[in-house]
Amino acid sequence: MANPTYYITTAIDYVNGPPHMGHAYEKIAADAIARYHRLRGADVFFLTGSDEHGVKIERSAEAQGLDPQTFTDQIVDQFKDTWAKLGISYDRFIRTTDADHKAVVQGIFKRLLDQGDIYKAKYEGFYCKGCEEFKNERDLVESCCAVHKTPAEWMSEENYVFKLSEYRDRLRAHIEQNPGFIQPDFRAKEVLNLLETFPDVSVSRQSVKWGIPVPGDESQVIYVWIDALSNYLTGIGYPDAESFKTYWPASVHLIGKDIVKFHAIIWPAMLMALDLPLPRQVFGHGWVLMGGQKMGKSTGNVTSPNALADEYGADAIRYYLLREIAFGRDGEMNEDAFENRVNADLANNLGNALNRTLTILEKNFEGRVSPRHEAIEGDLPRKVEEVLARVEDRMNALALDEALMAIWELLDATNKYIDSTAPWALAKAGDRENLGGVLYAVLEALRIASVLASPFIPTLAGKIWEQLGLAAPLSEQRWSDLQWGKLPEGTQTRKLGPIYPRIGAELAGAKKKA
RNA sequence: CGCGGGGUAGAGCAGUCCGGUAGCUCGUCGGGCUCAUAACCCGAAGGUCGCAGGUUCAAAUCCUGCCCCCGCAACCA
Repeated sequence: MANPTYYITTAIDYVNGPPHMGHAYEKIAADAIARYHRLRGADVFFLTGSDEHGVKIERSAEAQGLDPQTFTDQIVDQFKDTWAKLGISYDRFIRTTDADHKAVVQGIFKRLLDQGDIYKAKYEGFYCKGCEEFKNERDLVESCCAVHKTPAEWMSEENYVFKLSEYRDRLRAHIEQNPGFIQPDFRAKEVLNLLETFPDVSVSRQSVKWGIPVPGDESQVIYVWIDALSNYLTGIGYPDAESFKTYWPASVHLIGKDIVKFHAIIWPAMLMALDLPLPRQVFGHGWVLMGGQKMGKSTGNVTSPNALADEYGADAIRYYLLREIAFGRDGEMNEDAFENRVNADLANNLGNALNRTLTILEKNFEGRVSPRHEAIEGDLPRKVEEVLARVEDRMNALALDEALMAIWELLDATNKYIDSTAPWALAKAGDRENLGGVLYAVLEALRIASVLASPFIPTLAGKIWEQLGLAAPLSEQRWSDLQWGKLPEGTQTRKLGPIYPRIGAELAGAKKKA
């Protein structure tokens, strides 16, 4: 029996500038989810990438005297560097300029056109010659373009239009019958409202050159809907590759709340037109707000995820964002909260628990794990079971913050256990059997906690793993390895010092200035 | 009445669907321990749950009205 598959996608980022915290947040969340499902033993495919066409990139490139492809190549490199630094374990980085994607997009366009799902119609609106694009009325200031201060003209052009209205009834029924389809659930209400008046959408542009040409009509390029959304199909080999059959439909499209409506309305309608099953879930996460406050100590450049990772490490950022922000809602990122959270949870509760235990083990048993001694384990094993169940439940709901809370409850319980059994007193009393048993229990709890936490903080989990001295690689751990008592006695631990130093701890030494 | 989210201790949030001692994290204060990264453990202070009505034996929780903040409204994670 094959492993279950899990196909997760992020939005593809519009690469007209370097990656920011918002981009990073989404990738980090998707990565944690992907890693969790690998831990569960699923066959996971994790897709991310870049959206590269359209006038804005055309213009940004021109401003730098570059052709669009060279320009996006450069930006894409920055994204990839940042993802590497943050430990984003994607299986493919798709670019809308990739050759296979262009072929897929044109194929889809042609099929919808041939089927009559795409028709030609006049597109009318206010047009700014400076911007070379149509404007919404709200973008106009006294009927002038806000950017160019010149009057916008009423213009019309012939466009290809997707007959979305054709699928409205089926889509409404699908949303109503599948409560999990749009998450968080309160967003479904908004989508259902929007759906009633959602118009057919224009899927081509005459005024834009940087894009995939409409097949059979070189005067127009294919607009973002078909160009960008279909990346989810190209990414796994649509239409013919075996991998497409394996992974489609997607388990979840993880996207920002602003584009939920496109993923919950236009995209499913397109899939219906293509006679493909719909993704199981569209999850719209919230924003990372900076509240006007810059993260950095001096300049604002530390707000870049790249610089932050350099200063504090990828795991601190990953942990903060995933733990502090209720997944699905907006959240705040500021320096004080960041330091507090990271120090309290990563340095103190997690790192210190390991450190203090290895010290005692080293002093009394040369760092070698003693035999398990059930009589003194108290309710730690039961706590582990409870936490495992909670993590599973919370991860199924994509409540990443709550899954982390559950894991940290295990660490709290572990610290309390150390305190109540007072191993330092057992050592003094020469009670080696109980001392060894206590240390076994603590290290076993930490082994399990580190595996559970590894999807969220892979680097730190790896450091714990290394110090525990376990032979089997962390990356090969599976859910079934999380049973209490699997820590082999006699394991030789390696005390290598704190896995995460407190932020600001060396402030007195002025080392922190850099 | 465009749609939606939010207004709960100093800060950030949970609880609101399925009314019944208002909970968590950080911070503050006091104590303990000494294995540990000024860490860990125990305890305390601190809230008229946006405002005003209503239903009820009982409302943060249900109903009505109002106020404030924030998103969205054809491409901004």
